Amino acid sequence: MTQTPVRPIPKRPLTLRDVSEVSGVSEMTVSRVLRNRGDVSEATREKVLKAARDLGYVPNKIAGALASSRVNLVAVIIPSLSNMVFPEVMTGISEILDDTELQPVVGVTHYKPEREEAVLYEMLSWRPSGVIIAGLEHTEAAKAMLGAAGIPIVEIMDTDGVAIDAVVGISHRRAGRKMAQAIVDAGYKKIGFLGTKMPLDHRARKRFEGFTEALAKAGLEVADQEFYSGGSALAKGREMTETILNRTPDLDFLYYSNDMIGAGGLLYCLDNGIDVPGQIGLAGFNGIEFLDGLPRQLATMDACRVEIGRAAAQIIVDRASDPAAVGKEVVSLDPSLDFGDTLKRIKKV
Amino acid sequence: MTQTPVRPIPKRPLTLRDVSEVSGVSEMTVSRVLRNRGDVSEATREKVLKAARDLGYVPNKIAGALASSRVNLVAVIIPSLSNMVFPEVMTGISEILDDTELQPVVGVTHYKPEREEAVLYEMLSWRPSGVIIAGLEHTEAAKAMLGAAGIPIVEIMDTDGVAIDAVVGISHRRAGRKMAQAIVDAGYKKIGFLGTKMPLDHRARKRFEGFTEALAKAGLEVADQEFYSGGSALAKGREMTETILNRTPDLDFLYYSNDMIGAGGLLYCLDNGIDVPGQIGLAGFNGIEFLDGLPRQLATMDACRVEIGRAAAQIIVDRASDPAAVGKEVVSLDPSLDFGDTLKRIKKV
DNA sequence: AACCGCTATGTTAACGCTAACAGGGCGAAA
DNA sequence: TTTCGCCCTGTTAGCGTTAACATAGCGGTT
Repeated sequence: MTQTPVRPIPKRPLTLRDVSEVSGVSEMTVSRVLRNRGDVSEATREKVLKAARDLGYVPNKIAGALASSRVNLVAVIIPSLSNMVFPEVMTGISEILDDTELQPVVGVTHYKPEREEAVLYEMLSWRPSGVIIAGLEHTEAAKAMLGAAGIPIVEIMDTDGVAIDAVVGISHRRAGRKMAQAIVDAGYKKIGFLGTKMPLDHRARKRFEGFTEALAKAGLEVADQEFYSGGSALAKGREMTETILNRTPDLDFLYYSNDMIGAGGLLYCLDNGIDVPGQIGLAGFNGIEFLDGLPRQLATMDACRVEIGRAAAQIIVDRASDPAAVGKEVVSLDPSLDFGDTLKRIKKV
Repeated sequence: MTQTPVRPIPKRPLTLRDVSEVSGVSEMTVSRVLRNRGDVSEATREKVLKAARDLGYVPNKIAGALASSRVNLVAVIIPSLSNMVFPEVMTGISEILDDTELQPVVGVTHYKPEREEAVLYEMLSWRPSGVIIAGLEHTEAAKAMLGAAGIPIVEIMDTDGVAIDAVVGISHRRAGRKMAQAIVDAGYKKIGFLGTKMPLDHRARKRFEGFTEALAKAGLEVADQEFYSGGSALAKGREMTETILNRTPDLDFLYYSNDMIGAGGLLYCLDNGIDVPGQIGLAGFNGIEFLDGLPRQLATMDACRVEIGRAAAQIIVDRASDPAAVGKEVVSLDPSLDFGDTLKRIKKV
């Protein structure tokens, strides 16, 4: 008994026409069935669906998008996927978009402005329904493209600056100030800063600026600092902590620009019998989930990542469904400080 | 002094026609310039480029793709972005694709077969140049779609099973066996297993199968096991380790299905003064970078993630440039065992 | 001067689908 | 029975770009 193959070699890719021929109705009707649009009798609907299924037909969105000038894609442009922060933002975005027709498409810039510009150009050439892009700093050309795209643009993560359209994020300057304030209130005096070398991580820079500003207001300044780039952040955190403590042994607080290096520092201190937070206090930034498993809870500040993703996606969804929506929304979330076990909780006098 | 806006409100989106009118040549010539295809005089080229730049024109790939029936997208379908493993695979893919016209588009399935099917359908409807998809297990419908798509398909991560087209990965069964062998050789006898509850993580399952198989060959079996789902993997690793050791205190080895929970277990043991690897040996799986920063190096097995991404992307690239290429490539990488500090290195007798 | 072979540009017809409108058929109201 | 209106289905005309072919011009040959 020979088994007749259902599809005798798919030479030419399938089109609506193939389905229409098999099911004996017009292409238009097939299109209507496949999109659940317009009235189609139950009998026809089933006939068409069966034909489509039997053939293994997959609609061609390229053609569909061109004809309807509707593209259900949302461009999401972020600096990196290995930072954990961004996958979490993606989670928030997906949560919202999963309930809609819209679909996220991710582009990664590696923190390079020229890559951002290229990725953006590439994305816009697919005519997406909206753009979610990290940060407020872009090349002139990128800003021009975003401004002229005629679609909703949401800049995320950061609210310290001028937005093109909508913004969702936190004030990193304020986050830096808040942390500095807590450190000062707890009575620490000799503070070290450890961060990334990247001059293009504007948000880390802004946190640092807010931090030093608030310290200055309390008559303090950063006593020593140490920067890194590349490599395993956890291991780097260890090394940097060792380095800075050897150089300036009387530091009584270390502020890390992210939780990963902060965690490395914490492990270093514990390994070396340093009393935390008595002898030295520690704090990071981000509130990443994995801190929960450490021997001691690192003080940190939650950057509301999932929430940012959700809010940004919601703006795109709202505007996509109602083109009359005005725009220029500003959602400024408030990062909460978590003292953990590494920052003394002392009431301000 | 009023500043004249360059673009007086971009009502109707720009098309080739707009550029052609401004630059005074035909649409075809503009198209040629913008794609660097065919001979165009230097004078015309510059005129066109200037017009395009001034207008802020961004080509419409939807139309371009339809006309040329060429889409420079590669669909990448993976279970998750929060697993670290997958961002690393993405890194490998990007490394290769960045040198080409091709661009990755990511779809996430959350380990759910029906999501995978839906994501795949969605992706295929954009008629990509190739598909890179994690795993060998798919729904029947998904397999049918992949088989009929008529484009290169590379299934990645796993080589234990039947592939549709090309495969790049490691044998997880073999990886499990190899680890079991090392554990047996080191003289451990009472072995516990800790892993995810997910019945759909086929690769973890295959590792476990290989593991028990090799133990059996040595006359041993898994003495106790513990499973988890959700939550911070590091914290879960701690909890599970505590649970299993309370239940079965005389275990002398713990094999974790991934490094994150393994790291949690390691931290637990260190916190509780358990002698590692003397009293208890530990091992994980994946070789994730962040292990470098831990107080002690967890034994693990490198899953060659970046390498897998590179090889998979290379296959797509090769086939895209040479449609005559036959296909059905099988690239089976060999995971290397890293003893770290938590698995005794004892020569087999 | 007629002709060749270029190079640089233009013209035409898809690509596969959907918006918008145009009927055909049929039951209900008059 | 006629007429209106409602379902359901079909027809036509693009969407913005590119492949393929057509052609204008121009210097160099013979």
